[in-house]
Order: sequence, then structure tokens, then C-alpha cells
Amino acid sequence: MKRNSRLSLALHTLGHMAGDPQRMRTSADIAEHAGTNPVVVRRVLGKLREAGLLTSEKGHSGGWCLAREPEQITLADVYLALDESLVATGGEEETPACSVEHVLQRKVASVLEEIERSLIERLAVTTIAEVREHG
Amino acid sequence: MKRNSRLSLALHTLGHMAGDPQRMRTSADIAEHAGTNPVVVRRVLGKLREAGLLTSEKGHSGGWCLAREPEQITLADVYLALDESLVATGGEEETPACSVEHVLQRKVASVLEEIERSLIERLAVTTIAEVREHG
DNA sequence: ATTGATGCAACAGTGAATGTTACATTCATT
DNA sequence: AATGAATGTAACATTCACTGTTGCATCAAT
Repeated sequence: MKRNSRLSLALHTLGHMAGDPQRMRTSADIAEHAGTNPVVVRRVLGKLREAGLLTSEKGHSGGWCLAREPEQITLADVYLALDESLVATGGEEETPACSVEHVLQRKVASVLEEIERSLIERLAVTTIAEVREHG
Repeated sequence: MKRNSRLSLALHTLGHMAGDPQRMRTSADIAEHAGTNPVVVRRVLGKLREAGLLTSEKGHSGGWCLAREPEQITLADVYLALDESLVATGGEEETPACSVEHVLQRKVASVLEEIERSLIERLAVTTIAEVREHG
């Protein structure tokens, strides 16, 4: 897989699920379609389940299914469920003794926070149901 | 050092240079202050020189100096000089056969491009001269 | 009971970024 | 001219997060 694979995998999978919401899919099926490993799929989809976007069933004839209607799941929901920022925060670096560094961190951090909010707003406009039609 | 260290190192160094623009600094001095290696400093500052933000002089009593006045260098200039996107683009992935994946990539990519532009606009508002006063 | 699925822990493999070493080059100083 | 101090750059080592993999416990339908 490639970079930012978690978000790609999640969106890709939900996009397909949106086309046939009743069907239950196994992590093996999903992994094969996505060209990755079933355990990786479970890791990523597990996050989405924690966020209430998916349900999973154990045991024979188990698998994964949407927890809501496709029109009720936005790209922002998925993004937030994975709690990974596309906007690199620079990490929670320890407060530096150097005043220049300190001022910089505050300035840059405030810009990035605004950008992050803006990103989420834009992602919230699109649902996974819209991913199937009009490219 | 940490993540996104190139941008941090660049901004930090320029911030200090803005406080005494005439003074010439060696990569060894800068590295010591930043807690890193002189070669790393040269790598990063070299990018800034290519972008016309800094000048460097070889030989005895050489070193690094601002190429413009501090008020003429914005955070966006530095960001662009390093041509690294804080907004992860997801890379130039090969066009997928799967239509869902294709639609997703286009949608997400267009959002990220907007966000990237917005980020640069906001960074362009602050100059490295402003980093020294009013935290 | 058996089969086929998730859940999870532990470890291996990968790749990008940083750190390091070494050396050629350049230029002021002596 | 010789020296010393700096950049420029290539090559290699190290680090670190992420992905991939294996193994096994657990759970539920058959």
C-alpha cells in the first residue's frame, strides 16, 4: 500500500459498501479487493466501528456492514474516526526555551488549526453515497 | 530532531537571522543552537538559498545571511522553498481501475488542493520579522 | 464438533527522513 | 604559497512510524 493508506482504504471500502448496504463483507474479501492484508483491514475498520460508522459480527457468516445509511456518513466522519490529521501538526513538541521558537510554534500552530477546521468543513459536505455517481 | 523538522529548522533559523540581519552565521553555529547537525542545516538552508531567501559564502569567514530584508520574507516563502506539503497529498497514485476509488481520489484531491492554497495564503500574511515581537 | 469469521498481540519488513562521516572545493588569512 | 575555516555533496548509518505477517484465542452458525 501507499501513503495515507488508512484513509484511502476506509473511504474506498465505505464507498463500495454504500452501493449495497445490506451485504455483509469479510475482511478477507475487502483485503483482496483493496490489495492488502485482512488484519490491516480489521485494524482500520475497527476504528470506524468505534466511531459508530460500521458494525462487525464475529463467528461463522460474520463480517462488516454499515451502521448507518450511506447518506448519513460524510467524508469528515471517516476522517475524524481515524483521528489522523492530513494537516501535519508538527507534534506536541515540548515548549522550547528559545523565544523565537516559541513564537513560531504558536503562530504556525494557530494557522494549522484553522486549516484543519476548514478541511473538516469541506469534507463534511460530501457523503459516501455521493462517491458512486457523477465523478 | 522531530517530525516536520525541516520547516521548523528553517523558520527558527530565519527568525533569529531577522533579529540581526547583517551577522553571518556558520552552519556549525546554527546546528548547535538548533540541536542538530551542520550537514542537515546546509541541506535545509540550501533549499532556501535556491529560492533566493538566503545567501551563502564559501571559504574562510564564510557562512549564511539573509538575501532580503526580514520584512520581505513570509512564512509562505519558506514553506514553498522547501516544497514540502504539510497537507499530505496522498501522492501521485496510479489511476485505479476501480471507479469508486477513482471518484474518491478526485474528490479528496480537489479538497486538499483548496486547503493547500488556503494554507499558503494564511502563511503569506506573516513575515519572519514579526516572529520576534508580540507572541 | 467443525468451520469460518473477528479480535488482538507480537514481530518482521519497508521506506522516508534524519544523522553521520568523509572528502573535495573555495577563499580569507598568514 | 601554505594554512585554516567554511560550504557542497556523496555515501552510508540510524531512527521511526507504518504496513504487513503470523499465530492464536474467541465467538457463532452449521
